[in-house]
Amino acid sequence: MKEKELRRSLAVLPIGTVMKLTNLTARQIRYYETQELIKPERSDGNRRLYSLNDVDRLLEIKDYLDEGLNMAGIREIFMQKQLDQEHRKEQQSKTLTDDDVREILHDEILRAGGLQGMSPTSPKLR
DNA sequence: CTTCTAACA
DNA sequence: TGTTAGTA
Repeated sequence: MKEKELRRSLAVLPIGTVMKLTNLTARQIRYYETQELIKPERSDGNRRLYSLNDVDRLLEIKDYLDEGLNMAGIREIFMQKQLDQEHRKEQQSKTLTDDDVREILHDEILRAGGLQGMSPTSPKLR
């Protein structure tokens, strides 16, 4: 699930391809960049290189524009989305995973069994 | 031929 | 946003 996100963020598409994929003009794509809505990679002789994520981002921008939002508004939405996912990752790092719970439960059972002696034929608890 | 920056009859 | 000029 990490390999896929890596490919998705690989910047390899020239602006011409992005134009066809998004139906946006080069002018618009470059303009949105000046508005901090996208940050294309730069390579070769200063040519812009976009990733599939950038394409999705541009598609979202087009939708928000249709909904009447301006560049600043869209930028705020992206920033908010960024904060949301950062918050989620932080929570996930502090939340007990299923494996953690299983391990804790296992230790508790060993302790109880150690005091009283468990039958070797007791059903496997994992 | 494609892309880039800058500028506007 | 479109378009065009002069480059790289």
